[in-house]
Amino acid sequence: MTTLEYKLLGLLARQPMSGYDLAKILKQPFTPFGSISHTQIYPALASLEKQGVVRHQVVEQESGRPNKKVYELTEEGRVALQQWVESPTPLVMLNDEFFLKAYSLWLADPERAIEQFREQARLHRDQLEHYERALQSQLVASHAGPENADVGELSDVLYRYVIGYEQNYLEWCQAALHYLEQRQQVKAGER
Amino acid sequence: MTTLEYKLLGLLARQPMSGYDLAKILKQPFTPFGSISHTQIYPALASLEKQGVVRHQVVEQESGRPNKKVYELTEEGRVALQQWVESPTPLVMLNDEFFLKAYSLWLADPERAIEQFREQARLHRDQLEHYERALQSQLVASHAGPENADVGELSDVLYRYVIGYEQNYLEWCQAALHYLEQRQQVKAGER
DNA sequence: CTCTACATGTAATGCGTTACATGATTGA
DNA sequence: TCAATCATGTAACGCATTACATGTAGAG
Repeated sequence: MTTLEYKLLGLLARQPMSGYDLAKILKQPFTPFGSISHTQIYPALASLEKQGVVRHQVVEQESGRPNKKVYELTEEGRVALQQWVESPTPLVMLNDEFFLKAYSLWLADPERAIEQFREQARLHRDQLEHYERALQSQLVASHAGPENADVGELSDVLYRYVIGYEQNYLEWCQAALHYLEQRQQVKAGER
Repeated sequence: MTTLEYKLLGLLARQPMSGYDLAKILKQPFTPFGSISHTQIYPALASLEKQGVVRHQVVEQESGRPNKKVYELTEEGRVALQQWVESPTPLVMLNDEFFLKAYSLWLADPERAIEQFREQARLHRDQLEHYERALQSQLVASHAGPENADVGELSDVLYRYVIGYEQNYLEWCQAALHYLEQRQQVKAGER
């Protein structure tokens, strides 16, 4: 089984749903799962069913709406997912395009370099705010009553990580900007 | 041009070298470039040459050692790389397998969950120490004299990011462990 | 009347990994 | 003699993205 398939199992383990529902969750830009398109999801679901880890029921809908196939985990699926979660995980290397660009930043025009860091800081600030708001609304929801946590929502422990990640990214951008802007001022002074 | 090709350009921009040298840098586990194997590098270099952004010279070697093709950037290559660095970069989503597992961790046996977090913490602690040592030795080297920074080495600004990244990861693992271990003790007390 | 949401798929292309292939030298 | 280092490549396979394909209903 591939990582993609385990991703789907992880979502289906929390709540049965259709390929379309999975796609809705997995294609939105702010989820920390990496976006997956429906063109991968449908074949993957078929393959998972062949492997016997999920089963589906066709649910008929009101007028016009096409029928949906609602998938759920089988017992084998739950076991497979659990074994995967409990298995050792190798260290993953970061693969961040902007970081890669930063490696060759000495080639760039300093003004442009500053612009790029400002833009990147903006993107990560938005992402951070999104996570912080999502965490807040979830805390509120869990006070209102248990067991209404939505699928695709993360637990507090997971939010801790993504928020820290974005904070570090943002602080890095700001430190880099501070450095670059100071260098620019020194050069301007020399003229 | 693909990201992979820009990665190669970024390295060649600092110093001309052979495919083998590039592979040596890009396959080691601790570089923050994501590992790339030689099977991708050789075709990519050929393609870069066809595009006119790199050129190579065959360098003959002493007895036995096979000849090497040493690649360097052309002027067009330098321009292409610079334009890429100065171009806007979309936000990348994190795609971390262990984080993904953590999403389904409620399924796991608590003891096993603790083991996995301990192991992950160990891996990231090693990685963090590696970066800290590398930064130290580079600071020493830059005091000894400028312009002897090795290829594949990162500047201080880049170290700031990777060190922060690993620190956050480690702190997250420790916070999760704290939470999980406390829950275990509560359960043990109930028995 | 066009766009979006609902719902499910296939096909083509590109990127990445693993395995295969060769061949000399040096150290354990 | 077995493995590792140097040095360059091809082939097969799998994973991912983009584009193509179909059809209804409601909102603007």
